[in-house]
Amino acid sequence: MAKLDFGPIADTTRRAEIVALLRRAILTGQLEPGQKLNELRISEQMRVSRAPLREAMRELVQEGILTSIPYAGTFVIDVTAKDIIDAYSLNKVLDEFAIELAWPQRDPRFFDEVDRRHEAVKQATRAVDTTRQIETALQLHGLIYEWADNSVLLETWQRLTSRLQMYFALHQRARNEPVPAEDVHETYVALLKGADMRAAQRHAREHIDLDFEELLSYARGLEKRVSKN
Amino acid sequence: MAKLDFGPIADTTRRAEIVALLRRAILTGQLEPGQKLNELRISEQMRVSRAPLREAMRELVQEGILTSIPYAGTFVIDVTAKDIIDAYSLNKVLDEFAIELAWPQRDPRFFDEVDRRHEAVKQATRAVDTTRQIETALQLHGLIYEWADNSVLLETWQRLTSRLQMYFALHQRARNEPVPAEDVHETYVALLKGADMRAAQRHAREHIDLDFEELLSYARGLEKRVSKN
DNA sequence: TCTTGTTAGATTGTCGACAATCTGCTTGTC
DNA sequence: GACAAGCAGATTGTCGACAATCTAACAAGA
Repeated sequence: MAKLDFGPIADTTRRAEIVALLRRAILTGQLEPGQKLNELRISEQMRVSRAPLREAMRELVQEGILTSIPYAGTFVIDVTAKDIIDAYSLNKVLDEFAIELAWPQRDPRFFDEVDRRHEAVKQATRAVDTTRQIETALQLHGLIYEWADNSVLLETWQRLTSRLQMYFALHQRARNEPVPAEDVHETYVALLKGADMRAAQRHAREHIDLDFEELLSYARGLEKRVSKN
Repeated sequence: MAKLDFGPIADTTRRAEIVALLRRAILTGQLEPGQKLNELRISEQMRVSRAPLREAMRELVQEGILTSIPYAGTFVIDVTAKDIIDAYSLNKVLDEFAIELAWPQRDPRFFDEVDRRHEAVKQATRAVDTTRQIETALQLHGLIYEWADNSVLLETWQRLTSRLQMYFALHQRARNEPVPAEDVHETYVALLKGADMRAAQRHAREHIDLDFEELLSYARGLEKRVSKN
C-alpha cells in the first residue's frame, strides 16, 4: 500500500490569510519600509474586521518585519545598512552549520530537490520575474536547512529569510535594470551534490559575499525615510 | 550638564502585561508543556477581555513557546529530547560567533556588567531561588550577545533563551533536589575578562556540554504528555 | 514671537456579543 | 453490540461599538 501521509489541512482562518497577504506585500516591497499600516483602511480594503487584522499584525511584528509603537501605530521595519550587514554575517555562520548538519543527511530525495529548486530559479530568471526569482533562490538556499534536521535552526533561518527577501526586493526595486541572466547558482549546486563538504561551506560563504557587496552598496545609499500615512 | 537620555516609556497596554504574565508562567513551568490555554478562563482570571489576551497569545506563538491549532486551541509547546538537543547545538554555534564579535567590543562597562551579573547569580544561588538563578545565569550568558552589536544575532539569542529557560525550569522542577551550591560560572567569567578569545570560546562550548548532559538525561525521561484542560 | 493650554479629529486599544467550528454524548438503526 | 447521525455544550474566530490615547491646529498669555 502506498504510504500517503496527509499534511495538515489548510488554516482557513481569516487571520492566516491576512498574514500571508501582508507578508507578501511587505516582502515584495509593495509596502515600503517605515510605512504606517492604518488598521481601519486595511480592514476595509480586505473586507475584514480589525480583530483578525490586528492579530495578524502581531504575528508579523514578532516575525520581525513589522514594528509597533503603542497608541502610535504599526510600521514596516526600517532597513539600515547595519541591519543588512548583521543579517548577512549571521547568515554565513548559520549556513556553515547547516551544511555540516545536512551533509550526512543527503539522500536521493535531497539531490532531486536540489535540481528541482535550481530549475525553478532558472525558470524565474528566464521569465524575468524578479520577485519569483528571489523567492526561488532563497528556497534553493534553504534546502540545506530543511535537511539539517534541527527545528530550531530551521526556524531561525526562516525568520532570517523574511528579511533577506525584503532586502533583495528593495535592492532590485532600487536599480530597475533587468536581472542578471547568468546562473550564479551552478557552482553551489554542483558542490552540494559533490563530496567535499568544506568546499561547499567555503563556497557558500564566498557566494554570499558576492551578493552581499551589491546589496551593501544599495544599503549605503539608503536615506532615512519618513513614515507615510 | 549631565547627559541623561530617557529611554522609551513603558508599554502600558494590557496586551504587553499579559504577554509578560503568560511568558513568566510558561518559563517558570507553572504552565506545563502541552497544556491548553483556555481563553475565557484566563481572560476572566486576569479581568481582561479576550481581544488583548488573544493578541498576546499570538505573540507568544511567534516567539515559539506556544503553539496554536485553528479552532482547537493554543497550547504550551511540547518539549522533546530532540528539541533540547537542537536548541543546544545551535546555541553552541551562536555562542562562538557572539564571543568573536563581542571580543573587540569589550570595554570597562562590559567588565562591570560581567561582575554585576555574576554577583546576581551567586546571590540567587545563596537564596536558593531556583527560578531567579536560571534567569540570572542566562542573563550573564547573554552579555556577550548584547555586546556583539548585531541586532539579528541578539534577537535570535533572545528567542533561544526563552526555550532554554523553559527547559532548565522543567529540569529543575523534575528533580526537586536543591540547586548545586558551587559556582560553575567562575571560570567562564575569568575567561571573559582575560585575553585569550579562543580559550573563552572553547570553554563556552565545554561548559555548555556539561549542563547539557544533565538536561539531556532529563529529556530522555520525558514521556508524551496529554493535553490538559 | 515663543510658549503653554485647549480642543477636535483621527487612530489605536479594549470590550461584549454573535457566528463558526469542534467534541463528546445520546439516540436510533442494523 | 457496533456504528452512523444528530444534537447540546463548550471553545475559538470574528464583528461592531466604545474608551483611551495621540496628533495637529488653534487660541491665550507672557
